[in-house]
Amino acid sequence: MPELPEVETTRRGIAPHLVGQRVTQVTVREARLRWPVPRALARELPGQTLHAVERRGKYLLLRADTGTVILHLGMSGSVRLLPSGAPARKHEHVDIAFGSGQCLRLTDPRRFGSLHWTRADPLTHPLLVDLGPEPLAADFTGEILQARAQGRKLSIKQFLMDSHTVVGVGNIYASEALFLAGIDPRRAAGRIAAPRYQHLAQAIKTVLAASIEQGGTTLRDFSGGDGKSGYFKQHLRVYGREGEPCTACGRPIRLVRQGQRASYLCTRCQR
DNA sequence: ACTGGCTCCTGAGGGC
DNA sequence: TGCCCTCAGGAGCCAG
Repeated sequence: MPELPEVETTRRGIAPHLVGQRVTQVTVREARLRWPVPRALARELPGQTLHAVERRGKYLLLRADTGTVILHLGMSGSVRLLPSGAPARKHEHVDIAFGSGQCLRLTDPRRFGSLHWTRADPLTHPLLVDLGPEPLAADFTGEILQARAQGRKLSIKQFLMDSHTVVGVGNIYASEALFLAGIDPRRAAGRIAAPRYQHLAQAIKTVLAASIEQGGTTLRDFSGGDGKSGYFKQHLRVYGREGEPCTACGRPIRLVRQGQRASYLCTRCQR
């Protein structure tokens, strides 16, 4: 399930193959993603050159001459490069073919992903305009987090997973970062002191950077642009480890439900 | 303004 | 062996 590290790994994998390439054709075999794939994509993109492959949160931005393709992988989506015209299998919904003879193919069994085409600045797109800061940027700090948490009563875990708080911290990394910071995921966001927010911001950077370094986490469906899997999974300290010993103190890791989501924690190390 | 719950979808995994 | 049920998950949307 792509979280920020998986999306960034994908971006790095595909960018060298796409930048400077001219799009020859867009094939939409299944337009029913989270939102319908706009017809304008197949109509307007062919003939244009891609100038950059960027990322904002978990959205990939393919910048072309007159507009930008915005791509979200949802939770089961992936893209990979393969020869144009390669037979399409199940769930391989969209191809963007290039003059190089390669095509970028979107696969998404659960169709939670989406594809958009905008002629405006993509950062002003309704889905992107209200996103929180990039966690790996220098301006993402404990102070920023704490300021946004003022008076908030929801749990710190759910607060972190809100993309308006900070982008790219999904279920896995929220649990991992809170473990590293020693904070109980059930604690109210507005009831955490400044020094602990400093620690938490640093933990988020640490866990995301480490995961990118490892090429993403890969639990089930994800593979990078080159089709290889990530290796961060073996470094997870709490996520998916219910009943197994805490790596710090040995107490069994607990699973709790927050919202409809699983959270994992060590009740001795996290307060 | 916040908050929690619902929703989309398919495949995996468990129980029988 | 095979069926049926439950669950997982990003994040927009809506009701309270």
